[in-house]
Amino acid sequence: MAIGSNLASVYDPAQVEGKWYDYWKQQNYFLPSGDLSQPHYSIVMPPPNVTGQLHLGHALDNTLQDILTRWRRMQGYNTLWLPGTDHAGIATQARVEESLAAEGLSKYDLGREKFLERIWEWKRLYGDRITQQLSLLGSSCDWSRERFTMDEGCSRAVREVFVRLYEKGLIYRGDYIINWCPRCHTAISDIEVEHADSDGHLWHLKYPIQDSDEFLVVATTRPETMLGDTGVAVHPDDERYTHLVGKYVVLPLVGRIIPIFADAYVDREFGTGAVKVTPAHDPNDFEMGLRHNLESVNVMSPDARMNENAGAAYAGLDRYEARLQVIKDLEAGGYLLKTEDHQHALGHCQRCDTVVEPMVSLQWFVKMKPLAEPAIEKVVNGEIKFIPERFTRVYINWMENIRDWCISRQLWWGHRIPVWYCQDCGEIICSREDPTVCPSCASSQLQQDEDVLDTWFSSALWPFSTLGWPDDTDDMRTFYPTSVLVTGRDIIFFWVARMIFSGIENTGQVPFREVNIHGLILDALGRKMSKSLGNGVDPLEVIEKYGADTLRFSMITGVTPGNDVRFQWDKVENTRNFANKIWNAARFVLMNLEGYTPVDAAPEELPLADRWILGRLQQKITEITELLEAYELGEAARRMYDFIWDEFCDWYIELSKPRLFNPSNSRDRVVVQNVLNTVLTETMKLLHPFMPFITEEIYQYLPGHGPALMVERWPQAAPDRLDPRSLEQMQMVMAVIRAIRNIRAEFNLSHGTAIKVIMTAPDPDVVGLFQANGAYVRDLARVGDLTVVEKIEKTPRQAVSALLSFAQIYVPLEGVIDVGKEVSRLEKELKNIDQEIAKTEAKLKNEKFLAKAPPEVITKERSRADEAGTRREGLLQRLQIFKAQ
RNA sequence: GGGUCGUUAACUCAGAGGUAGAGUGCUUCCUUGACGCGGAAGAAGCCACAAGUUCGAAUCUUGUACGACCCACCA
Repeated sequence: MAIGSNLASVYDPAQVEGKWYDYWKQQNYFLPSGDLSQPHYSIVMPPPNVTGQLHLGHALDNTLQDILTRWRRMQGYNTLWLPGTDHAGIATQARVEESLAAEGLSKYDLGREKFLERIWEWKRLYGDRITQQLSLLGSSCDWSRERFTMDEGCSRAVREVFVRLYEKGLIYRGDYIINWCPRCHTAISDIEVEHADSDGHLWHLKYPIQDSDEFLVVATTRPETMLGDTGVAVHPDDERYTHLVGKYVVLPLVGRIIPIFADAYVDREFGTGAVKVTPAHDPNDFEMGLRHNLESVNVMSPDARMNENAGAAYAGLDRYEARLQVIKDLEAGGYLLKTEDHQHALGHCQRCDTVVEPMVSLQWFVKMKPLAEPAIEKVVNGEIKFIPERFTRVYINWMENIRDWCISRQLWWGHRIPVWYCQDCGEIICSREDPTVCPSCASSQLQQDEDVLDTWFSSALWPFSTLGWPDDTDDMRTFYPTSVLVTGRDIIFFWVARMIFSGIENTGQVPFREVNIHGLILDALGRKMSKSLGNGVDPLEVIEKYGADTLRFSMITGVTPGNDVRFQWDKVENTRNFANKIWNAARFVLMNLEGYTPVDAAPEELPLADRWILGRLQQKITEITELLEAYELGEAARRMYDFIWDEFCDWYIELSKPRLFNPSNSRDRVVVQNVLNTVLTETMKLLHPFMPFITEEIYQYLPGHGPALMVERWPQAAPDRLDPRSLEQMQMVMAVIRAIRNIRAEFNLSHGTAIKVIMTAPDPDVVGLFQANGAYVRDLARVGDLTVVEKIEKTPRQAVSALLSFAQIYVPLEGVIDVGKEVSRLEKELKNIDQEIAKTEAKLKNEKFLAKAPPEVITKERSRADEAGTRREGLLQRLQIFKAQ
């Protein structure tokens, strides 16, 4: 029995995928080859958060990496794709706090140590789940090197980097204005704040001038902060206010005497041109406060309630309650001049969407300017390349305007800041090892800083911390700098930028050569997928229903690099159909391989169709390889789709059938088997990075297969297998077949009727071609009697015709033909061709065109005109015949 | 206020200085020995608008409109 006949006619991924993943893993195929004579190819996986499960964005990101990894591995590179997960400080802690809350507990009930144990349990559970999901996707990453941002090695790297930067003076601690999330109870960095426009008001407040009846009117969107005002600013050139500069106002409700000063920051056009200044609760005011030595009065507590500094009347009120109360009191005191509607941007916590409160607070910072400079340079000089290139500017713009990075977080889950304070002498100790005694006073009363580091501080070290840095490991020497970083454009600032400066600063080298940025996965309506909209799609659901190959392929096909992708079930279904098509093509080949023996036929000995499909295969090998090199994965996938479905299945397999079922000689049957097998095998290789499972499954049925497709060599184009002439000739054959099929359809000639066709072609070579390959036309167009000649004395009257540029085709239809219908058909075509002739003639008469256009374009235009002329003549002749009747 | 991307067939999207492409949908036909998750044939587009560059523009340039996103301290 033939190999393929016991295979199901519908492909079932569920039966296949898990099996091969386990096999690959067990065979250690995901590990680097270790062949140091070959160039290395390495990618570190953007570590998913251990907060929950993978979404479609991860699926896309990892599919792209897996395609690149599998492709390079097949090319023979010493390939490493290193997986891992991220502890995701705020996010994970919040999730665990939620689960505690469900039990009626808070983290304080447990205490720091117990709480951390709880998170570690969570990490184990969800970390494993993520590993599982990545496996289901088919990710060929090296699990033996899997890392976690808080494992021992990564933690050591974090500590090393912190101490180094501290010692270099690039990390400092101080009271500065930061963004405070009143819900998460921690400082967050500037980029963790998301701005959203909101409708608010602009309140105009009268501040009385000290020892005067005059008022100064200020405008504010946040009246409650006036309780912390320590000055009023006006523009130095604002003549309305020059006489007031240097004087004082009496702060309403509070009674504090605060100075009026001039600062160029003030915009004269906005509001009243006078700004109330609250250094403790506004970043600009903070800056002005520094410039003018203003006092800083923090009027809020960590949960954004007013504190005692706000005065007894307000202490304990929530910031919004306080706002209402302040307005009420100001109005009562006659200080509220007017209220205007006003739209402005409000900062929200990226994690919990709470409105962020700018606050002065004692925190740790990284000094960014010295780190940013080389990080910009390496990108400008091309040592790191962004793909698509447009993201280079996004990166550089951000880096050029970067501000110091607030890295301390008031959380428990994360890397504890390696700084100790001596309780006796106040010495600050920053150390690689936990200190036991104070180096200056020998006291053992040392207390470690309570805070942990921003999660991104450890993520920033990922490309080298995972390879064993700070030790000089084999992996560091072999795989660093990594080849490419693949990630979404949403974390260019959070992560990519920080890896770049961290890599350069700590290893002296860039962390990766290329950055491949992809877009986001949107829902079918083009919206971002989000929890609040409930429009997310679980990749596992897609895998269960359609298989990982289908998910992978549908996400990347026909997608432009860097652009967003809409997720559509329609497209998934179509891709599932494609998988089924591949499956059945393979089934067909396998079912007909009986008696197969490998033959090495010389190209010139092969029939036209064989030379054609082998030539097309060579072209695909070149194209796909080039497209992969350019990160044009979507286009590469599309070309594979077209080649397999249109050319291999719809043409070559159809042409192979008679040769398999009714071979003219036994040699030809073996030849066609060989070609089918070759094309199928090579196609499976080319497709393997995109659809690893189905291709492996098919490969394992192929005669003479090796241990696994995933360790096969990537196809190399063989120029001697590319016969350009066969491509042209096949084009003609296909055109004739299509023309006859067209006639069949138009005249409702049922499939059963074998028709008679007369074909004339002025070129004897064309006649020869069709005489030699008439079988193609007979088989695919169901022609019973095919005559091919240079010329016939009298064209048949009772016949439908098709006029091609190189031939005329007549289908005699005695008695069946509807003359009126045929005449109108011909006339319609005549009209089209007249239009075409007019267009080409106009071009050819244009002297500028003849003078300036490249010769090949002119030649093409000429032959087009000639062909059109020939066709027109034929049409006229036909019309004449019918009209003479 | 800056910036990026998009605007191509009914829908979702590719493409690209030299006669407009795919998938889905639509129309007609086909139980042809891989596949109806299939095959054959078809209908369907002034490639957003305007100016410019060019022998030639859907493609390049500059504007405009609309949409999406990113950045930004106008209180």
